Order: sequence, then C-alpha cells, then structure tokens
Amino acid sequence: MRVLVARCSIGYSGRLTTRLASGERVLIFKDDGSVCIHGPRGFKPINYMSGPTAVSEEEGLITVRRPETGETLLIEVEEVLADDAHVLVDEAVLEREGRELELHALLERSPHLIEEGLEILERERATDVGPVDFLARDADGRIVLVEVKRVKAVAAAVEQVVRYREHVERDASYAGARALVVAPEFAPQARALAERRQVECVVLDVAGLYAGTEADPTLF
Amino acid sequence: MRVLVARCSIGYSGRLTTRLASGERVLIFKDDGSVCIHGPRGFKPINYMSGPTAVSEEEGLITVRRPETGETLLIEVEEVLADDAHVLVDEAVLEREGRELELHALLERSPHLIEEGLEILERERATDVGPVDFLARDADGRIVLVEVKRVKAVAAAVEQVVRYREHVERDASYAGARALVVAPEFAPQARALAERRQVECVVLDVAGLYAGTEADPTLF
DNA sequence: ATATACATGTCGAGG
DNA sequence: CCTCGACGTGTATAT
Repeated sequence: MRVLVARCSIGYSGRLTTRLASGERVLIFKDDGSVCIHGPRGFKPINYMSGPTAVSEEEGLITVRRPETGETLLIEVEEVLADDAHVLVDEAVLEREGRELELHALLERSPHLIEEGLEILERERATDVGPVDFLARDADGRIVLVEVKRVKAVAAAVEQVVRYREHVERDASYAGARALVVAPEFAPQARALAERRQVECVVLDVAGLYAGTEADPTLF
Repeated sequence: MRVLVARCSIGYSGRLTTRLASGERVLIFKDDGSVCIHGPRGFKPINYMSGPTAVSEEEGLITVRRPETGETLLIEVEEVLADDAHVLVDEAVLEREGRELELHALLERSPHLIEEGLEILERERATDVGPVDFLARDADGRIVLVEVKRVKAVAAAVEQVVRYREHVERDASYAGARALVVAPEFAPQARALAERRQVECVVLDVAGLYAGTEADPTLF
C-alpha cells in the first residue's frame, strides 16, 4: 500500500466525468489496484477507483485505468509532500451484529410483536420475483405475506410485498392473502401507496424489541 | 489531517455493532472530526465515522465519539508503524458532469430525442406517491408520463411510472395517458414488466446525447 | 427540520 | 453473468 500526500489535480472519466482543481490530498494506492483520494473533509474519498486497475506513472502524471469498464483516473502530481510504501499484514475480517437478519430472527421468535396470533410458516420464502421475508398465517387462518424493513419503509417496500402477493395469488389457494410491511417508521408516500394497494403497515418499536436481549444495541 | 499507520483492533457501536481483530491499517483523522480506516483491499474504508466527533487518546486507546448519534469507535493501537500530521490546503470543489439532473436538462431542451413531436409540459411534477420526471404531450395530443433513468432501468422504474399513471388517471382528463421509461439500457425483467403494464421503453444513446455538447464525457 | 430521490452508489446472495 | 435487495448506505435538494 502506497500513501502519497501531494498537491495534485484530478480528472475522472467513467460513469460520469469529474474534474478536481489543484489542491493537497492524501492518495492511497492499494495492492489490489484500488485507489482512493481523500480531501480535507468527510470520511468518503473525493475520488476513487475500484480494482483491478493498471496504474502507470511518468513525469508527475499518474494514470489509473480499469479495463473492465474503461474508467480512467488521471492525477497530475504537482508537488509531493510525502510518499510512503507500507507492507500491511491484515487477515482480520469485520464481524457484524445487528443486521436485518437478526431482526428477522427476533421476529421469528416473537411473531406476536407483529400481530397477536400470527404464526410464521416460512422465512425467506423464494418466489421468482424475489424472496418474501415471512410467509405466515393469522389468527383467522388467512395467509399473510410480511416484508420487514430495519429502517424507514419507503414506497418501494410496499411495491415489493405487492409483487409477492400478486405472485402467490396466481395459486388460487393463496387468494385473499394479506400483505404487511413491518418497519419502525413509514414514509408518507409509503403509507399512501399502502392504502391504495391494501397493504397494512405495522410500526415496530425496535428499541422495545431489543430491550432485554443480549444483543441490545442501545447498551453502549 | 493525521495519517496513522498502525496495528490495531477496532470496535464500532452505533446502528450496528462491529468488531475487527488485530491487523495493520491506515487510519486517517481529518480536522472536521471524520475518521476513516483503510484495510488492505478496496477503496471503501473498513471502518469509519462521520464528523463532528470528539477524539481522545490515552495509552494506545483512541476513542471517537459522535454525540449527535451516540456512535462510538474504539481503536486499540498495538503498534505504531507511522504517524504523520499534514496541514493540507484544498479549496477545490469536485465538478461533476453527467448526473441525472443534467440528463433531464438535456432532454428538456431536446425532447425529440425521446420521441419525435414530443412536447414537455412539466418537469418533476409531484404526486402524493412521488414525482414524475416529465409530464408531456405527444404529436397526437395524448398525455405522456416519462420516467428517466441515467443507468440501466430495472423493474422498479416501470412500477414507478405505472404508479404515476394510476395517479393521474384518477383525473378523467388524463385517461389514456401513455407511460414511458427512458434509459440507456433495460433489464430483461424491466422489459417484461413494461410489456405487461403497457409501458413503453425508449432506449437512449447517452454517448450520442452528449456528443457535440461541451460536457462530452467521452473526451478522455 | 423533514421528506424525498440520487449516487461514479457499493456489496453480497442467489439463480 | 445477471438480477435484486440491503447498506452503519451518504448526500443534496426541495418543502
């Protein structure tokens, strides 16, 4: 990994075209061919390129090409402030907790949090329009399709569960299936669309959900 | 801006919890309080934090807190391989060309690129289920709803414009409105859905669009 | 401040 | 390879 600190101008051409006038930045060239250029603010690079790439350098002009897509990054180096190569040993992989999957597991253990009397029949049931999060049956014996969102549900989530419903209803035994979106919050447009499509919105108290579980994300 | 190269272990707690075992990484601390930590691969940081934050350091333990959200990043520094501070001068702002907004402007100036005889009536017309990119009228006087995608159109884009059509058709004067998706490329499932929903797909030659304009993204 | 849609989105899973 | 949905999505824009 090479860490170059330099005054430079940068041009990118690919899915769009960007131009960045002269300024001092930190440029990181990784061994996998990826490049990221950090400006003075924010954790996101101001310019970047995925690997694999071919990097060439001559007379202060660094050219990064990604043959796969034809993207090009041109870096005119005007002044080198620092230039260090590091051989970094890092075998660790990032471990995550608290993703949507765990929310699913929690709801599967406690389906009454969605609705009293609900029984989960299947999880991640595959359809040819994508998987539906839960296939369930309500207290009256009706089939219920459940789409779960960890964060605010938008119109697309409603569309998703409507697609599932249209799909399963081609099988007559699923006629009259209910469709639910379960989320801690709903965008107004999502509610409007849900009403039109006869999709039910279930607001989930995520904080209350996790309260008392060992993976309580509010503990810190 | 501080560039620290170190062997370290990292814990993040916020919207989720992550743990990263010991390894050698590049850590960048910016003056606005943002932090990003780069591992050996990829242009994305393996861990990060947006500013503003409070950063404290004692005995090899760096603590980054973001009061606004309660997020915390804990960095146990086990060995420092390099540690440099840089005062970087960078007033430049990134100029982008080729965003969706510009594509809209281009099409608004030259609606014949969508269809001969098309007349744009309104742009970004809002509805309670979302805006439609263009409200237009065709050579025969029929209302045309246009959804524009800068990259490949997928099924969701078709559903969007169908939603708009359903909305405007509640007003009888829009009965029989046409629905178009305009994009440089269409996913097969998007085409299939478009056919079922009677939505028209217009393939746009984006390269041709920009050819001859000063913002030609192919010039590199 | 809130709501909404764009993003060089990126990334990973599943067919 | 393609398609699709999640993401610590982040970010800008309009209301």
